[in-house]
Amino acid sequence: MKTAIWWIRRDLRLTDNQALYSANAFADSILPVFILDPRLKSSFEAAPKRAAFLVAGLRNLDAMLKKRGSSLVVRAGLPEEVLPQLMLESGAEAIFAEEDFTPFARRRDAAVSARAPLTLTGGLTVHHPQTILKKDGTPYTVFTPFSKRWRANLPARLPRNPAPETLRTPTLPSDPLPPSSENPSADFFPAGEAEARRRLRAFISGNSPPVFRYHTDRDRLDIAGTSALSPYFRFGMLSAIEAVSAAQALLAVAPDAAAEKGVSTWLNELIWREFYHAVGFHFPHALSGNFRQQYDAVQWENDLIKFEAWKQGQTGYPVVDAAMRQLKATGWMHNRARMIVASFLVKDLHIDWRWGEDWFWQCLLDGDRAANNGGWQWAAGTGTDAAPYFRVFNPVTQGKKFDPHGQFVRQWLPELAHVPEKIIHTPWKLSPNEQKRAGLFIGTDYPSPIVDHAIARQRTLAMFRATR
DNA sequence: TTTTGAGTTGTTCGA
DNA sequence: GTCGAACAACTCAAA
Repeated sequence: MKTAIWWIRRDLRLTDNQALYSANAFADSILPVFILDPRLKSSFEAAPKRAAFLVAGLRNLDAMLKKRGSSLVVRAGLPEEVLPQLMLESGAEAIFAEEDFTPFARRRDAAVSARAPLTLTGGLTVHHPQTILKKDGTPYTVFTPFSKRWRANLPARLPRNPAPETLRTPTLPSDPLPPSSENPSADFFPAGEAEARRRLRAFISGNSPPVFRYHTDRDRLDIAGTSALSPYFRFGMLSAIEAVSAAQALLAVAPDAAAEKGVSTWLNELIWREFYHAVGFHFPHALSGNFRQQYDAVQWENDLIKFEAWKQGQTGYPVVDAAMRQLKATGWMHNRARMIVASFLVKDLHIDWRWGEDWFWQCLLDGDRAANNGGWQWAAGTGTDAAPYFRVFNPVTQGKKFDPHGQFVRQWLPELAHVPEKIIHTPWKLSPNEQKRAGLFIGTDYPSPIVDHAIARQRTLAMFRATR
């Protein structure tokens, strides 16, 4: 009887899992392994919500495995030591894992490969970064041509791998998972493949699914217009192939041009995810600094008091504060809100985008090196395919446009509950009488704006201009 | 090699 | 109130 190890990293699913599928094709018996790598301990501690989400996902995966006659084996240690040891214990002849593209993951996997027969499979993305290249063989740095090539390379039908119905697993001792203490995000994002699929269905199924309105609704902070699937993609509780296959199928049946536009826009977002993975793969230096090095010369102000106000949602700009409090409470933030708060940190507070990247890294359930970095560099104007530096979001205009009734603001800023709709995005304009009626005092119950947007914007233009 | 067209998501100002 | 230009050139990708 042949045994193979399925080394689980960020592919916590049974469906469309190429590593599991390959292991199952190779062997009669599968050992599903998760390794608690001590080098990730500090990252684990810095991001407790994401860590709890991962642990909950592993428990969920273990339960699914048990239904199929298997179970998860957890071991603490360095993978290049743990895996050879497990091969000895189980008699496994091969290791299969889903390829990950971060510099850390690549170093780790190379170290394992040097000591054990590791086979890496696809699955993190639909297209491997090496397969989406320009005609001259070099990687893309602009999204639109990347997306065209990506779509052109998409087969009419992507290969799917169903979840195995039964598994056989040798019995081996397992270390405990870290205790999942309190997990306040569980209310918002229950972990696991079944929940991910339920959400995908809710987003794409029925006569008039949200995805058909995605093109317009996705920007609205007060409407559940996005799929909110990012934490599930982060840990592979849902495969990119399943989502893209769903988008392909919907494109074929979309009832009108608007619905088709909605689906296509959603597909584009999935391609953005792959774009940033590819950028991180081909340009790893960008993960730790400005992709465009001329911006190394920008003189950030890095005011600690302003940074703290931003983190805590106390800037005095309601849409910024609501989004930052949502992030802190739930570990997730709407995409439009991410752009607004990122623009605000960089172009209103003049704080280095890496500080913002780090805070997002600590808070986000979907925190991913490549995507987080790509998003921040886009907003800061320093990245591969960045917004021009003179594109500065106005937090009031953005609020009025994408939270027109102030519902999103009121949901996360209870102190503004009774502020009239017309003035909800500019509470500093409340007269003393209006403040009394709304039951709050600006400067006491809710801060005055910590910066003047018009002045801060002028300063940003000057700061960036100075680097040229 | 040179040329050409294009590039996620915006805001402000002045006519 | 509406509309177009300016912001600022620069780089990328492909023909």
